Amino acid sequence: MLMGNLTIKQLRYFEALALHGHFGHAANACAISQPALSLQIKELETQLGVILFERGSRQVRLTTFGEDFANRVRHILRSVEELQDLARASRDRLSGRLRIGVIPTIAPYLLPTIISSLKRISGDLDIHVRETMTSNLIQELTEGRIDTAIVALPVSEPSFTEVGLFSENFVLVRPNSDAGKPVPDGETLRNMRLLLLEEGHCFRDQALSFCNIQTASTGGGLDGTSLSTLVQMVSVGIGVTLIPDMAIRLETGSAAVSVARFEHPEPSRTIGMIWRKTSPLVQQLMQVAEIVQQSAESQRASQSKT
Amino acid sequence: MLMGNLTIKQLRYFEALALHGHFGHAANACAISQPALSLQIKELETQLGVILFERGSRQVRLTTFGEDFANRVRHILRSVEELQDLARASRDRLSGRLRIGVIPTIAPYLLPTIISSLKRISGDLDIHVRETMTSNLIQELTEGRIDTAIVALPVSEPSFTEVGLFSENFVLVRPNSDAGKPVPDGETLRNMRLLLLEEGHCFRDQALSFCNIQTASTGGGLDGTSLSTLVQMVSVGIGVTLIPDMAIRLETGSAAVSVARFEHPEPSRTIGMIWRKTSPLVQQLMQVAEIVQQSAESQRASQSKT
DNA sequence: GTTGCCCATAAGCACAACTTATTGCTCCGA
DNA sequence: TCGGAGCAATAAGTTGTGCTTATGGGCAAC
Repeated sequence: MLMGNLTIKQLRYFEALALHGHFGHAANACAISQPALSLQIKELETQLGVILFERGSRQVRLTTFGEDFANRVRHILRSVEELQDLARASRDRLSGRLRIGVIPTIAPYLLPTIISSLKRISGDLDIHVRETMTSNLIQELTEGRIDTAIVALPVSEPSFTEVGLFSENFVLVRPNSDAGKPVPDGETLRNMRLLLLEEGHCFRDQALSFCNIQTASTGGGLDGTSLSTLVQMVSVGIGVTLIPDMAIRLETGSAAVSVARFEHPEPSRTIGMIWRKTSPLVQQLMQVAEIVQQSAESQRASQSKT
Repeated sequence: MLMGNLTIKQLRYFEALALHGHFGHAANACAISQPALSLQIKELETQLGVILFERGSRQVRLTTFGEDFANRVRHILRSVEELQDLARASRDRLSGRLRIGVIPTIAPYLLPTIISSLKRISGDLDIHVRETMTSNLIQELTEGRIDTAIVALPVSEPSFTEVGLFSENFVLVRPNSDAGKPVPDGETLRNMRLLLLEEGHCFRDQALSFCNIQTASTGGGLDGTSLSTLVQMVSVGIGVTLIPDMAIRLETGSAAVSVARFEHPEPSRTIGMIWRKTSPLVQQLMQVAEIVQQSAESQRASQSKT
């Protein structure tokens, strides 16, 4: 009994026969033997319960229904080919949708460069950016809502792959009135009014760590929502703050503040990319990581020149 | 090595897995075992060279490309189902396109009834009519440009099936001035001015046959292109003519002519339907033949009453 | 009648696709 | 830290589909 379902192969054979109007020629075009094609066509007709071809003594012609059928079949076969083309196109190149998560203390300074680099390399890359704190990024990464994230390492999630991109130092931002004063070290900072980001920002913890402070009580409830805010607060004399290297140009360019580098050991953090170990985008993500690395490097270079 | 092509089955499995996000459940939905589904999905991915699913430890999720892919696959599968629906719909009923050829001495009198009958029985029957002489119809039928033809039998083409529908008598049409005169027989007609259709019309030959005339020289180059024309010529006294039963009402209703039936044996011809022996529409055509027969019968009945 | 063309059928073979059984990995609870 | 459960991948074995070549049979042409 027939239990076989409709096959793409059958549709291909059908199309060939409809085109050639000759079993032998069509079979040849399909690179199979004539009986094989005969059987498949017959099977197709049996399954449909409809005669598709009129077998004349001298020629094979589509029935009225067969013509209708042929049009639809053509359409379907073209769709299937598109499917394969699509796969081939997306297989090698970096393309399609890429959802990147970035922490707020990186995003404004690095993203423009990264995005333009990626766009330059692959025009049809559809980049989505999610800017939020590390814990959220981890959650969203786990849930598959983003493909990768740029965060401060280590994240130490066993299900994630981490690759380091670069490390960046922290610099002291203090009022212009303090310019020229000796640069305090971490211990000394504890006694100054240190302005920090809100709870949850990794950069807050990194700064606290530098000062050897565990708990959160510092600026007296004056936690800022962004580095930009912190710098503005410094500029009006409320206190001092730390910002990463990369933020210097953008955040202190137009503010009445003074920037000072710390003595050795300079505080720093490592920025890296993370993704699910199970992600099939590994190859693409490695490419992206490299591009991000280069972007950061070139940005650092151009910044140190100014 | 992979030589297998893309399969509809694979697409079905893919869709199921995309829906369930779980190999076991999807396999169950497809009524196959889990390893079978695993293999097919893997094969699909291999053939495409693209990873469609991200196999996490706790869930199976579509990749970005996979989502794109899924949309297209859904569309294709729906098209395939449409294909099958279409076949099922057209399989049993009388539907689709039907190309009927009819000779000119039948068409005007029978077609309106036939078409309305067919339409009444099957609303989505797409009827095309070709009206021309028998030789053309035979040619077009052979070439597959029409599906069937209504002609005078016999046609005696070995590649055609013939079915008789009905037989119709010929009547004499003469000027009103001749009304009441004795009705001539075939032999007598030879000496009258008999108006006939052009060369090629079977009805011309049938009329000539009745008069036992072989050659074409009759009306002196006054051959008409239609029965209607002939009757008009009769009405102005040019001569006499023959028309089939069925044409009486339409052609002589408003003309100044007299209609007379012949003595036994009445001249007549058999009208029937023909189609290629190889035609897969046999069943439908048999239906059509029956409908035509009934139409002609009912028309004859209503006519004899008037 | 004979030949050639062409599609259908038959018989045989190979591989694809499915089965059950088992392994390996991850996560979870004790 | 160690079993146990869940789930997908792999292994091994079997069935069946789809192909092959060879043959049959109808139809047209010479």
